[in-house]
Amino acid sequence: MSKALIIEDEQQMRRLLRMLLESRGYEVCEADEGQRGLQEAAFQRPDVVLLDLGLPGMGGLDVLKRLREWSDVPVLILSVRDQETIKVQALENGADDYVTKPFGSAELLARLDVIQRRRFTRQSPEIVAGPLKVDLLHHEAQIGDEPLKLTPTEFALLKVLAEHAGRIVTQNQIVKQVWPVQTSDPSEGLRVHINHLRKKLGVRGVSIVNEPGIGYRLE
Amino acid sequence: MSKALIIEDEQQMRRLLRMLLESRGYEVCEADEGQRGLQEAAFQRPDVVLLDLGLPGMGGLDVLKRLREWSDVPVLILSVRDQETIKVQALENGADDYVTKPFGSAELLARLDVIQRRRFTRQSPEIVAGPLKVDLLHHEAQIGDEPLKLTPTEFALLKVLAEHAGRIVTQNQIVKQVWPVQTSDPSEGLRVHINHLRKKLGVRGVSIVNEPGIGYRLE
DNA sequence: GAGCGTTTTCACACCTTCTTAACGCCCCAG
DNA sequence: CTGGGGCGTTAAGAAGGTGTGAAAACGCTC
Repeated sequence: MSKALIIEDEQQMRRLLRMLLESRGYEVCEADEGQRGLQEAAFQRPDVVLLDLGLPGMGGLDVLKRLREWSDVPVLILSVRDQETIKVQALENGADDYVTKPFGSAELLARLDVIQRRRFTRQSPEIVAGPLKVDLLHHEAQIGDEPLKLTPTEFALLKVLAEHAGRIVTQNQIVKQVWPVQTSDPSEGLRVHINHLRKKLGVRGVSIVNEPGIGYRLE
Repeated sequence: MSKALIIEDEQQMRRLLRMLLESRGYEVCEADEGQRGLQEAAFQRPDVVLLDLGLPGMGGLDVLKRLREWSDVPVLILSVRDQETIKVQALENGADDYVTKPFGSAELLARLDVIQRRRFTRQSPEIVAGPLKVDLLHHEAQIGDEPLKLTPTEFALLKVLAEHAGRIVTQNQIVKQVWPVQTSDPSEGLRVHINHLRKKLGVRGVSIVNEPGIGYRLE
């Protein structure tokens, strides 16, 4: 049973949405105003949020921003405005999809399905290589059951190596993925971070071996 | 949930593509210029890239080449030009498929399906000669299932020989490909590296034979 | 602005790889 | 028979890549 939160000021629209959602098996809660919507989101912990952009008081975009500060719940935007700029702004601020009023019920439900499905498959994208686990979503890595405390760069580095575990990864490949914006001297700092990473990995079944003149390999 | 990256300068085309892809359940990110596209590819790690050949600044073909230096993500080329030469160039440089604008949405999605499906069974560009495999992207070589530990020069040498497996390769040809910047005495060091390579190949069904006065041949 | 963690830079020791040179072998021509 | 050219092999110095510690620069929070 999934729970949905509707943040929408027009009562008629709320009723319509509630009917639609409940017919689809959702548990529904509502809020008619932005501030209240945020409170409900915190209390009820919905699995999906339907958010009207044209809210009185705090605008829908602001609600979205505030919500995204602490939650990654899927958000479906509702709006009468078909303006590209606002749509883009909402998506850039973490909205998952966008429906323009008036909309067909079939379309709404289809889009809900999509972002719900996305949520489950996105749940914990992680890379496993032997005793090593790298959780991309939460930026956590662990060997066996012991968590590793890594800096962002170290994490990105480990991620690249773990993605191709057991195979050689060229220095070029590593640098381009860890430092996408070109920096001064690529291979200079790489050695240092490899060094740090090796120390943190220790001797727990995972090691980074160098292939001289080519790159590195995670075993 | 797959992620797609669109590298395309025309905004209208980007919008069209985004709609198409999102309706198909893709998560979409965009770039309107080549350099930025490469950065996005590194940041976002898309599962498929749609690349316009007619980009301003860095041409689409250059983007493809740069991308292929470190990534083997499937790439679908978009272009208005229906010229056979460019099409061939793109495919030779690692593009997976090619769509000519204007195209039907059904065609695009069908081709996307194909290269996505291919992605799982797909392997990186490699040269196979009997029991010998030379993986160019990962700089790995193996005989049967046993990996070979080669130095960069040895790898380059083996690559040249394997490319023309069974045929004679002139000493001149070898030297020019292994040492692009001309060094002092070509055939001097070549003998040494051939020697090293022979030792590492051992007696496992692959051998380098000399054609006196001409060059070498891989059997 | 101070303090802290992170990233980058730098210097130097160490190791692998490359180059060069030397030598012996085989084959073939003189 | 003999000398030379091409080749295989080995060894050693040269060149370049790598590991590591420390210091400086950077970015963020308080």
